[in-house]
Amino acid sequence: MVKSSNRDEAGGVKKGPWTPEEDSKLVEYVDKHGRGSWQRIPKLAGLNRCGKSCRLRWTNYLRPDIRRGKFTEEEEQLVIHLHSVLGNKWSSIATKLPGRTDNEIKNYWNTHLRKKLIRMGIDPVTHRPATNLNLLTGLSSLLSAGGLGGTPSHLDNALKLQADVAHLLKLQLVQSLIQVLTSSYGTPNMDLMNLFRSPLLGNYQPSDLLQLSRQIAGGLGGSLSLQSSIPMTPNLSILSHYLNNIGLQPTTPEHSFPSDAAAVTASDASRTEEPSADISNVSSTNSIPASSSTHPLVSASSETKNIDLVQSSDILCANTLASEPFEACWDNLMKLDTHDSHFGWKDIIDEMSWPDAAP
DNA sequence: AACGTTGTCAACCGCTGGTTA
DNA sequence: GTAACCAGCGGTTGACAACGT
Repeated sequence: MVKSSNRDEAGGVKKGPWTPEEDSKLVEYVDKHGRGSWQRIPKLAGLNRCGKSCRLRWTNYLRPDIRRGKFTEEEEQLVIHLHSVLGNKWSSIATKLPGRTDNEIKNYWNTHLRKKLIRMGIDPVTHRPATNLNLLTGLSSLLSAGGLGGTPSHLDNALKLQADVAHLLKLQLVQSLIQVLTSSYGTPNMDLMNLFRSPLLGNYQPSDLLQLSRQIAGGLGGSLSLQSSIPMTPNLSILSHYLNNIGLQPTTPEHSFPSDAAAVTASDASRTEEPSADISNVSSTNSIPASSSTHPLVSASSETKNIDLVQSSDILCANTLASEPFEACWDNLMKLDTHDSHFGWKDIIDEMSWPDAAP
């Protein structure tokens, strides 16, 4: 059902900027008769405009409840948050900002907020760290520089939160890398495995990698209430080693990992989403199947989860401040891309399956 | 002062989906 | 069931302003 939107043009309706006279005619008519049918309004109001143009002019400019002027920090924060949840659903976002039109929000996003996020190393479309390595470099330096001192404004908090999410997503990326090493196509990639066993990245053994992959997925997700929790294995030494390396040592009992060995059992195995990956030949010491799917640490797929995210911001921010070791590890990973011709991290990253974007 | 570049934002365009005849 | 009507949405454009050289 495609409609001709140029129907009115045959009648030679005026286009372009509205004059004050046209504005007053439209306002006067709507004040007197209400909105009614936009198609009939031009004729009834004595305007040589199409109904569409009248509706747009009214909703975006002449409406009495329009709020004009600079966006406040609270509004900016809200737009960023809502965009991370809703995507480019400008009209939906506008319903949460009284007095602001979808057009105005869209323009403000494209001219201000989008660029701001890019400067933060955050992909403004996905609200995740950009996989573009140049942008990641900027993000990395931003994170390691701290850049979080002073008394942050609301907007700073919003952006800081995005950066924290970026940090967590890097962790997810590392987790995904581990999964590539241990389970891609059922055959362990020994070259990559050897790389992870280098002192640079912590001398991980294949069995460690399997453990770590699960620990990161279940542990961080559970501790941050961002993902349905997966019971942890009791192998705290490995986890501790890993957490030390990435600077995410749990700091409070609330965020520590359970040591109850009973937590790791059949119920854990039953959560494995893709049990087809054959890992038995990778690990002789680990009898627990590793999840071959990527567990997103952060999901923007529902408003509820984002509320959780906001509530967890204190934890996230605290962890970010201790992220230097991880950043060093990350930088080393990225350097290897240029120094080792056998493979490219960029290629792996490109192949990585990220969780779905916001609906 | 003149010119080119970049940023901003109002308005337009093409399209979709709901409603009605 | 079908076609036309209509409101609304998101992407894009272009005029104008601001800024830099």
